[in-house]
Amino acid sequence: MRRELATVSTRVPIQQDLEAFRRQEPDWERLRALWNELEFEALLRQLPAPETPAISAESLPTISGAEALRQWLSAVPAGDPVAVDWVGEGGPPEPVLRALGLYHPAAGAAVLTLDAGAPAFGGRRLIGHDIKHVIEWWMARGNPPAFEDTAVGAYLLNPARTSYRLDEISAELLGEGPGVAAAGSRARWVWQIWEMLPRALKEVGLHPLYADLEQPLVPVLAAMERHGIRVDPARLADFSKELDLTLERLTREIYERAGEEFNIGSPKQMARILFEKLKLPPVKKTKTGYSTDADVLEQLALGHELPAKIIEHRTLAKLKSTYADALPVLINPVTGRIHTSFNQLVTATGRLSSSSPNLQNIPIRTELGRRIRAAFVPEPGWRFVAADYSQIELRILAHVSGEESLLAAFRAGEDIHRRTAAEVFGVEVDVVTSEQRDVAKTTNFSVIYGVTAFGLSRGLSITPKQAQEFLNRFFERHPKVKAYLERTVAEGRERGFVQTLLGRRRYIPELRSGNPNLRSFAERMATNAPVQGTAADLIKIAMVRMAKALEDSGLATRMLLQVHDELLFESPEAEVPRLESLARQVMESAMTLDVPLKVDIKTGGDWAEA
DNA sequence: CACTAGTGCAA
DNA sequence: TATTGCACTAGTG
Repeated sequence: MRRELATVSTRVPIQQDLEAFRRQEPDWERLRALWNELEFEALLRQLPAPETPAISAESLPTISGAEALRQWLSAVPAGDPVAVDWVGEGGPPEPVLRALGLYHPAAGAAVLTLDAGAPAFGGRRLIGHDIKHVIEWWMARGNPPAFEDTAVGAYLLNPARTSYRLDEISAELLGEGPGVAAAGSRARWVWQIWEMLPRALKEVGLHPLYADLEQPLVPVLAAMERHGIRVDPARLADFSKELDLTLERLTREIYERAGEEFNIGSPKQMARILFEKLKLPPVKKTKTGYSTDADVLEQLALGHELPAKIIEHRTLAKLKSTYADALPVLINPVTGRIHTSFNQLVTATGRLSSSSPNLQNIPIRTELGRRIRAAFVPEPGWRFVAADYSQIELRILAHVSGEESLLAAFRAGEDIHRRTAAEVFGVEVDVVTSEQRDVAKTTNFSVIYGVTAFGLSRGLSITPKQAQEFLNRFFERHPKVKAYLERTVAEGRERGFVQTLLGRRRYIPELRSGNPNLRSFAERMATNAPVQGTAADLIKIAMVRMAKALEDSGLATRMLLQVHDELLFESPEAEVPRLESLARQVMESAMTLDVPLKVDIKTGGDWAEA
């Protein structure tokens, strides 16, 4: 029976005046400041434009042609830099630049229109915010001028931001903006950021990292992006067709065993088939339902034919859609090559990232995956040369922790995982089994990632209890590693940040969180960031020095890619021996640690061979 | 079109 | 319930 509304008491005391609930106009400035601080990018875009930009586009003088530029520059004292802000679009190898906003306090703001040629700034330095695009545009027209990059500086001050847009950085460092502003006003922000940036960097000891490493890296990355890498579209097309044939067969076999057709690419539909229709045992859950990831499917495959087919389908579909079909589309019609973007402002640890396409995650581990890698080829008559740092993160861990057993192993040129296995299992090095070595290898990596017994148990397919016992033995045999990890977390908690060998910072305020989950996550970040970040420092030094060495040597060899611990070069056949010795010399001496650095070099007629 | 979730590739 | 990324497809609104 329905209960009458009147029988329910509605007598709730209300303190506020009804007037207090009336909708009021938001305080737009405070809202913008808050959302900016919280990095609510999507919400910020929906905000109405602020009142009036400091300088409106209409009021800015327009500079067209060399003579007008010379005149504007005549007000700028000799030797002074000029702040610029670019208007354009597109990416490597040659972005389109439509105009440059200019600013100097003595000359004011102006907009420089751009035609075919590069403008002449009379030897003055340019200051830009995320200026790599401008450098690339310039490289297509001759030698770019000297420059500074305020975005790179802002990244060093806090690498954890999700965005380094000029208006947001201005708001944070200058307390001005964000909002819509003409290029001239934006160039003024660039000038103002540059005015305070050296002091801000020096205050936290980051100025050398800017001046000696990140700033010099910008044109190196620009050149790599412009070189691009050659891909053989025929190899990818052939592979794509082969994948298609197998996928068709697998699709039929999957529908047959499922008893119906469904979208194999939909985890939701797949979960319905596996766990509702076929009543297979659910292994783990996601936020929204049952998981169907590879781990789960592998377990299910022990008891049913379908999951194995699905794994194979997933693998092939991934290779086809992400690589075989996607890469040919990205071949630049003018250069015939693929030009990735190397992002210098993305990672919280100092690593580079790569996008459009991501060339840092090209498959290598399986034979099928290597087919993709084999489609990357050098020019006829040239060779690929791949130089990678051997065990770089473990060597860095050995150095920063001072752990004797690791130091000794690396100094003696031993197999580090075999040595760890011998110590932890309490046997002689020469009787370590391959299984013991695999266990030690996984343990070594887990330590670098910020170990938990649970995580290691998953990696080794053992119980968390066994994993914990294993870790206990590891830390017994590596007491200085244990001390280093504990010291790093403790320092991070006290200071609010952790550091690499070169002083690169990562702020981790969550180290002080009362939430145990959040704090544990923060502690893993804190132990990993100095190691991963020092490796990033190291290879960046190597890149800057390699670029210089290649230029000085007069070699035609080009540096094409960086994949975290590896550099890929494209080299005329005749230059390969010289390049090998140069790369080894430069890379192994990029830092002096308490252990030797070791670089392995391979050459090949495609990237899989190299 | 913007966004999230799930998934999987690399070091 | 291991670190750092990017990108795919499906699905929602």
